[in-house]
Amino acid sequence: MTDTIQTPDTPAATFTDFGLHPSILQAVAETGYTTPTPIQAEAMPLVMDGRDVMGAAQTGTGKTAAFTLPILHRLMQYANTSASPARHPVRALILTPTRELADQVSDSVITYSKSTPLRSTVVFGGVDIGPQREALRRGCEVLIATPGRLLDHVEQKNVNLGQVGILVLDEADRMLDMGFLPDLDRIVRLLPAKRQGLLFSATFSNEIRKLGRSYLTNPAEVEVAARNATAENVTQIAYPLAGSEKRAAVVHLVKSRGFNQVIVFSNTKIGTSRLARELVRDGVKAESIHGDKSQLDRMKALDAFKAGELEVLVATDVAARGLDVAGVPCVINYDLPHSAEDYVHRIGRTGRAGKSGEAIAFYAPEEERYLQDIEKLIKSKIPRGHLALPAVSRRPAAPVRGERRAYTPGSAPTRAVDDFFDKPYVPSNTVSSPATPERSKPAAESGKKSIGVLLGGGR
DNA sequence: AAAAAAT
Repeated sequence: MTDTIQTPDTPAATFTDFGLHPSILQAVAETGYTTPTPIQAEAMPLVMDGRDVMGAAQTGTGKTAAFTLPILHRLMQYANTSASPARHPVRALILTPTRELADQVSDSVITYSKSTPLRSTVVFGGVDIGPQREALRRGCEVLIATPGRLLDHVEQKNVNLGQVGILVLDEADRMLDMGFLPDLDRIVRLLPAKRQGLLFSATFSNEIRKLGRSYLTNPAEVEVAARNATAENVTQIAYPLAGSEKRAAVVHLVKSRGFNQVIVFSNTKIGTSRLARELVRDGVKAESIHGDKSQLDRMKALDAFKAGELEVLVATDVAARGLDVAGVPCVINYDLPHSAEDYVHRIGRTGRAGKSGEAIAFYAPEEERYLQDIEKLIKSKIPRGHLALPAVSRRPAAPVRGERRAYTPGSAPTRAVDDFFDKPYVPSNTVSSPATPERSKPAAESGKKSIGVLLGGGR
């Protein structure tokens, strides 16, 4: 980590150059940020001019501030300090795909609007609707929401969207993935036709362009060099590991590398819960976050992680996009995501704000194909490594109380595992010279042999 | 393939 920042040959603008309203500029100054990121430098003047914008940018590129700051600036034209809700109609509506993201955008809006009379409210599902209803009835200029709960409020007539002059669709590609299109259509029909529209997405797919055509008017396109999300400050590596070794590998990495805050991505909600539970039993401070947990538990886990009370946050892809936790030094893909784009989003949780980060992937030999898909997308090779695990931690976990252990035939570890590590086959009941299985041969070597997966690829 | 989101 160096103190010097590599500057491109563009002149280093500062936030004072944008002509932001003084109250907003003051809040920016208090955050300590002075130099806008590329997406901010490009998008902010356009938004301040009232243009519609399609932006391609990962979160962590400063995207949230890139739309929040100019929106607040524009709203200051209407600002008043009256207590009447009628005097605080919703002027800007920001939609996000997940609840956590809505909460996070809300935090940002609160931060940047604190020296202004502008009010903001955030609404999303999974929590008591009452306080949200009260807040909406008190009035707010900026509303951040997930689509479902917003429509709920609309039906209950808690909010009127008839004066929304600015609409933001954040992580629009994700919203489409999640089937929000019908909800979005319903919401947009409630808005005035004359409005400013901003749409942010990781990529400009055909579907996104179509969405842009139907919701935006003559949008300017802002594409921040996709940074491949594999920013130079994120080191990537992939370790071939058998499923039975992955948990020990997490423990080993956390303990030996001294990572204080690691996000571990698993592909399933059940696997996520179980892994967190087992890690705790292994002496790792861990919690899980996924969509089957109550919103309260999700928020608790995230808050504990942000507060540094957890070493590991085990997560499904609910946390893959947009979540901004400062200073996460390492992301582990416990399972490889089956979509290469998800990989990019997941590892984007580390190496943020110019800090360095590590992205570690575990993979089984038959998953080599996914790794290659990812490499194709990010246009670079992910080095394969070999992780030497301390022999002792390879023992299977003792059963967690009240939980049935998966059935494992007592005397026969699966042959595939042993093949993979190029070891002689040793039934586990005869095992164990105490001076245990030093794996002399890098696992990656044997991984190379699985040519079958190469042939099997391609759709 | 699985995840997320109103109840």
